[in-house]
Amino acid sequence: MKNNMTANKPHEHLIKDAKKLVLDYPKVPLTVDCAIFGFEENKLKVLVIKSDLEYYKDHYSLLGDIVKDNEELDDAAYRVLKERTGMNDVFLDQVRAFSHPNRHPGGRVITVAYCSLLNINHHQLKIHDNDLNWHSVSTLKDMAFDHKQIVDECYSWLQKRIQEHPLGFNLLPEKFSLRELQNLYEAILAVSLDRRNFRKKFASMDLLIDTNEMEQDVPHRPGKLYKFNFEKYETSKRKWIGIDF
Amino acid sequence: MKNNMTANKPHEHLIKDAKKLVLDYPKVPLTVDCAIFGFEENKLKVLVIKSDLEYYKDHYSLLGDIVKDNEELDDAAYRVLKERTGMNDVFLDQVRAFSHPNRHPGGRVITVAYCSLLNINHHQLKIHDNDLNWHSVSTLKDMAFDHKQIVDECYSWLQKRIQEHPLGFNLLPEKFSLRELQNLYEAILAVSLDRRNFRKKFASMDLLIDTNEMEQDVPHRPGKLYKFNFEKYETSKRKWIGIDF
DNA sequence: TCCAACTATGTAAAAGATACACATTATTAT
DNA sequence: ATAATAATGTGTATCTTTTACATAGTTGGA
Repeated sequence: MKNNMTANKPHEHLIKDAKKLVLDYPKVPLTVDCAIFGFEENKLKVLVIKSDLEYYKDHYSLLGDIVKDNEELDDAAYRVLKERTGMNDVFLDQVRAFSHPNRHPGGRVITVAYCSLLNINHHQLKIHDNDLNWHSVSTLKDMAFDHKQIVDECYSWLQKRIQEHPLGFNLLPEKFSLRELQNLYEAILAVSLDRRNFRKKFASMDLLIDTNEMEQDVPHRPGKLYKFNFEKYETSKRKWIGIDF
Repeated sequence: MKNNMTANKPHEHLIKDAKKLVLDYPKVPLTVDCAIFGFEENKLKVLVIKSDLEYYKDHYSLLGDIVKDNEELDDAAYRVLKERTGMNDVFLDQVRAFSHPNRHPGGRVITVAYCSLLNINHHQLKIHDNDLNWHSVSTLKDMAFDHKQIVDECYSWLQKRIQEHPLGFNLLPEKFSLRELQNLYEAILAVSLDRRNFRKKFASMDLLIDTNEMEQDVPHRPGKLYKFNFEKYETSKRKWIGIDF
């Protein structure tokens, strides 16, 4: 213990010096903004809300908030997601920071953008304050701040990411048909795919579990329902190529 | 003009409101840290410097600096690069922000990591203050702050990135042999590649220009020297797969 | 002139991507 | 009940890409 005492002295001293140094650093206001994507009616949508700034009256913005003292960026983003959608275990990833000095009319504010995906039907929006709603990605425009740019970059990020990682399943019900899966990929990637080759591709990955159930209440021949085999995926990360995971 | 006057009134008012709002935001010290990679002796290296914090005496850190008032993050990173290496037109890309509350002994400091690549021989280090030097990536350890983690993530980022974009040519002389190019890929990806297939791959991309020159002063049969066809690459962005660009 | 060390190239087999057609099963309208 | 509609489900031939592998040629130096 005596050792500790003598050893602590310089240590505390050094911390004090470090603190003094940091005190002189310029400081900036920091926020997180979440581009939360959902999928409905075969369209990719993003969760937007009317800006609470009078300056951007009637413009939509992303869900965001300030980063609290000593709060991790990831935690701040999860907090926003939780507060606004009530969801719990959802994918969320940092895309990048946006720092243009004039991106906020109130002065310098740096924001870190996050991207998330969730199943619209699993998360009914309870609160519709400020016109919180799912907006089709393809028809978005005139957003507050630089949020249009953020959405665009998050969307590009998503397009690339979904080809290399099994993110899409977060947007679908637990059990889904191959048609639903294909619609999702076609919507997000904005391409049309050959049905047979698409099925073959997923069959060869061998990551879908046949639930032995069929679609219900469809006005045509029902398809089989599958689940994604997350366990198998986790234990066998391979290198991806294209839609390859 | 009269219109402008009446129209400006509310506008200024709104800006004032926005400013007032931002004034209440918590503020954090913000830095950039650059993982600057180079290639020498067939090894991937990263530029490190002894930490100027007594707390981290004898630990290496990345080159970094505070972000100035109203400075863009990208600009801050370029400034660091410029100040430390004197380079001008170099690749530089944001990787991600690191925000753990205890990552800096002096208290909360958030940093945004950037990744850059440069040709060691093109940029002789003039200043060797604080033991600025190129350190082999594979033997790095015990860095200051969370810089080891940052280097690791930047390195992973680089491994992925270099397979999809022609970054590697920044690390080589303008004219290089296929062997040098292959060594580079092998070093960064930490794999060994079949020489014939590697050549075939690049031949099929048709992005290398044969300079009709040969290697000089090599103790064996000299190879042809090539240049990368940046122009052609720029005008024909295709989608990549693996080392495919 | 022989050796060491590398360059340069071709080909066959395997794997993966693409293009395309037909039979089947359910619902709905007549 | 029957037919029309709108999907599902599957197979095959072709093309492209990847992989594995072996031999001949050029240079400098001993």
